[in-house]
Amino acid sequence: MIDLDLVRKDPAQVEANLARRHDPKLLERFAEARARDAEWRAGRVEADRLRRRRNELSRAIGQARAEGGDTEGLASEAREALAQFDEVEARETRLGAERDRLVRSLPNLLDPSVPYGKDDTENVVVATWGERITDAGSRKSHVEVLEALGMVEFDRARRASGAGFYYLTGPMVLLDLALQRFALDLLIERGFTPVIPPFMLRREPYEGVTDLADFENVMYKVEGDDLYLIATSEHPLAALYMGEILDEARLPIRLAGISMNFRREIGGHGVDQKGIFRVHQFEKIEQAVFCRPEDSPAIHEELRANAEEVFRRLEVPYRVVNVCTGDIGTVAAKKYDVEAWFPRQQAYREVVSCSNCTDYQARRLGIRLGKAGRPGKTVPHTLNSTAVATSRALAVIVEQYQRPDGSVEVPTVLRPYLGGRSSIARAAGA
RNA sequence: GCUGAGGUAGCCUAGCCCGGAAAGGCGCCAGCCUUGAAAGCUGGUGGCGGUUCGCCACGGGAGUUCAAAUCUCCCCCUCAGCGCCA
Repeated sequence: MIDLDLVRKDPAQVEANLARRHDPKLLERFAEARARDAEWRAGRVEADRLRRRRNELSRAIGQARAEGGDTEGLASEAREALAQFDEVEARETRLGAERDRLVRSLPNLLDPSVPYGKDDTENVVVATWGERITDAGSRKSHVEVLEALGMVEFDRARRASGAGFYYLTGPMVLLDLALQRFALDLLIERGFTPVIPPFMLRREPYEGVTDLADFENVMYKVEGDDLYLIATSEHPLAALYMGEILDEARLPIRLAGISMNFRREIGGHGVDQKGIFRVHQFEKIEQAVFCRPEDSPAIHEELRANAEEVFRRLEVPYRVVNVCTGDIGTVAAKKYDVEAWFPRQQAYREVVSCSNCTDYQARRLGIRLGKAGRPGKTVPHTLNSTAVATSRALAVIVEQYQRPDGSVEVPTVLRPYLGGRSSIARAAGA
């Protein structure tokens, strides 16, 4: 959430920033939040005055009783003073709760370098890498290739679990695992600590790391428990230090999350309807960092460089976009997407999302910075980025590395993880 | 799932039975002392703003009361033992 202190001290700055998001409702909500806060503050003065009176009388009764005096007169006076108290206090509570709800519903403040734009068509390309394959006609879709290899089961998965699931089988599983291990090793090399987090979270931490709209749209709720299946390991990793004071000397903390990820939301149309590009369940190696506020822009670039390195070493052409104001979402202050080139589709498709969330998640989660175990006033920044999401990476590799005979070449960098194997082909007689 | 013990400030703890302004220690900060440091001594050290002061804060919520960390009810979480279990 946005710092309430900043809302009070420099509302013009907050308002100008929110205005960049093209959403007039946001400015209305912001104005409403400020109005509720002003009313709440005024109401508090009155409530505090009443509470003070009550406390004084109450102490006087205690003292009179201790001295053996009569307390009935004081007590009736106190009862009288309390008559109007409930109403004032209820009003104060209601205003404060409304103010908090409104402030919490506001998105993060955007970094000045985020380009202005209405939707994903106005994202700005900031880098491109690799030689694209431009003859789509020579290519089959990843679905066709995987089915011809006999290493994926879509129809049976639908029967068992519904649309949006698949069984991956045979050597393709080894390629999936190799991708994860390769990305993980790269991160470990760069100072990340691998973490297998819980794959379910309680509601409270979940509200800290994501926004409510996402919450309703993408989360799977576990029946009978206050638990939700994680949509990305970013969420349990961000919640790792919920309510704690992080010692500045320990920062930055670089974590490499390994998890299965579960998402209900599926925009079921066009080319994504079939296949493994967009599914309810996928594995991902994720970068997550806690750092001092002044370090987050540089670390954001570092995470992006790591994500790019994954695709360079896989020799998959890609571009990087700076996600514009109309497409960036609630939590990130700045976001890069890495988009890999899918030769069959002749399109760049998102394979990595790399965000600087600044203090937005950390404040909601109650994480503070401190020295020697003592809390300070500042809140750390959190960042996250995909290193590799296996279903999407697998899809692009299959489209790019397929051969005319139906086999798939193994990217050089993955071969050590497959015992030196250089291609995956349909088993004889299968 | 059952039984029991717990949840108090950055940390540790007292207070709870028997309602009356959150005690103490550690750590941290500042001052004194010192060549310097440690020790020692003194003071400070939760949040809010309306800042000579006040209000709020004892896991969360409701109730009783002039007054709740304390009594009553509901809920959450943690730990231990038992049960179950890949």
